[in-house]
Amino acid sequence: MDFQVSFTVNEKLFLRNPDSSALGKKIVKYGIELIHEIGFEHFTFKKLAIQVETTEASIYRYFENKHRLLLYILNWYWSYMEFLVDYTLKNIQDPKTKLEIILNLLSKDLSENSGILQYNINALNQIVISESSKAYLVKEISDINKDQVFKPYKDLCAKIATVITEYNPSYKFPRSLSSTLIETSHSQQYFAENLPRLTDLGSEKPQKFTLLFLQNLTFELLK
Amino acid sequence: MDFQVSFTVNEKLFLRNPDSSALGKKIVKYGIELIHEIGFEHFTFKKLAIQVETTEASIYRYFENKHRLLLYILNWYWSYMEFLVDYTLKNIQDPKTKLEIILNLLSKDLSENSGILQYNINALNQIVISESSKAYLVKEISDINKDQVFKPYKDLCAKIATVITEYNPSYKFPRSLSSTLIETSHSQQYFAENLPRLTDLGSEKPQKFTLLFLQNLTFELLK
DNA sequence: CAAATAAAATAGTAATACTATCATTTATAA
DNA sequence: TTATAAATGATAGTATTACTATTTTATTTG
Repeated sequence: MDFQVSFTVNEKLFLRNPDSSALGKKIVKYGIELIHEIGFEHFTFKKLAIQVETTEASIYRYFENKHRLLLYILNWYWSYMEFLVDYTLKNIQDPKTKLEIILNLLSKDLSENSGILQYNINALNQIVISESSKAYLVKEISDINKDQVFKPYKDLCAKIATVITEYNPSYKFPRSLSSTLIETSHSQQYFAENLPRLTDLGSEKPQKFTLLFLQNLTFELLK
Repeated sequence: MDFQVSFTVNEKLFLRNPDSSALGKKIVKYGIELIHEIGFEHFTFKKLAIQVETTEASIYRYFENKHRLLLYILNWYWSYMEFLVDYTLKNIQDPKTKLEIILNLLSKDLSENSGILQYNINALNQIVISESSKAYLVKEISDINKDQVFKPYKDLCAKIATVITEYNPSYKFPRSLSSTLIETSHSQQYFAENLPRLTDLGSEKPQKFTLLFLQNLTFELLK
């Protein structure tokens, strides 16, 4: 079975739909790789233009600025995650199993599915860990939020919250726990990799460690 | 009783010690206010120079770049937090009470103590919430970490971890929980304020809500 | 008061973050 | 098939950012 997944991304995120042309697709594809490689601060449209073998001006026809491109990438990722959650929870009844699957999705890398994706899923994963908070930790937050650009994140969060409530209907903070699990899966992976004294990393790999920590947290808290 | 607190900040963070001159102190003081006001991305040494009524070049004699200034400010804050933890836990024996006090410090604003401080503690608080992750989510992390610039954060984290272990010696992730509590206190306050659908905020204020969430999380998890 | 040091004033450079214009190529529809 | 529109490329230009360098003027300190 071979299939492609694609998602409709909020129109406010781009000036011209990057999914509608070969150039647009290359911009996003190489954008992911370049942000991953040099980090969002060092990333510029000029450097991206060189990778894509186009001009700065052409990229500006697709995206207003690099922050919008980051948001586009993250919207794509959040939509993909929500799809994955739906897909992997199909036919699963037991709420505990559901939560376990979700925690796995949050802390494992998704490269097993990379075959079906148009983007470098490993780079995308790393971007989500290292750069996603830069999408919302900006002074313009209330303006950009009006454009619904965080809807996929909120939807994902709400979906996980539903499972939390299914598992323990009396728990009072399903959405906050949901966003905390998502954020913590990023921060603990990052810390385990780069500032391990902020974690209890032993001999496990950062991802495995993060999973163990989140599993313990979730199931002790909700029991 | 009237006293001043000051901390020795890692020498690698500055070129010339800002605490050693009136100009240096103004740079940090107005730096905090300006970063708070316009956000770290829009903050430049040029704009700061105008506020301080000095020149860009003069600021560059104190700090290599704006990232170092942010690190300086955060180091100061983390040291101050560790001091506050020590100070408020003095003569307290009961580990549960200790943890409660710590959660309060993490989620309340510290303006009650503002009298004794040389900086605008409210602005500092907001910077910690909105900008602190930008200090470590950078490609240069392993290099800057060598300069020990995250030591105060790690020390604070270790101190809280000690109390966690005191409260529940069998808990396996005291440091990860500690860093998660710190990070989550920021993210939940920020979300409650700006992206409330990622939380379960009701009629409470963001700070109060965050405290309730963290209390529930901590004590349910560790019991 | 001299000498050292800090700060101000000024200038300059390369990179960043765009915007604008016009020519050329490519897709589309009549 | 051709006309026409739309997308892309090539090029240029501006304001701002992120610095570095130099020279002059204040301010400390010994």
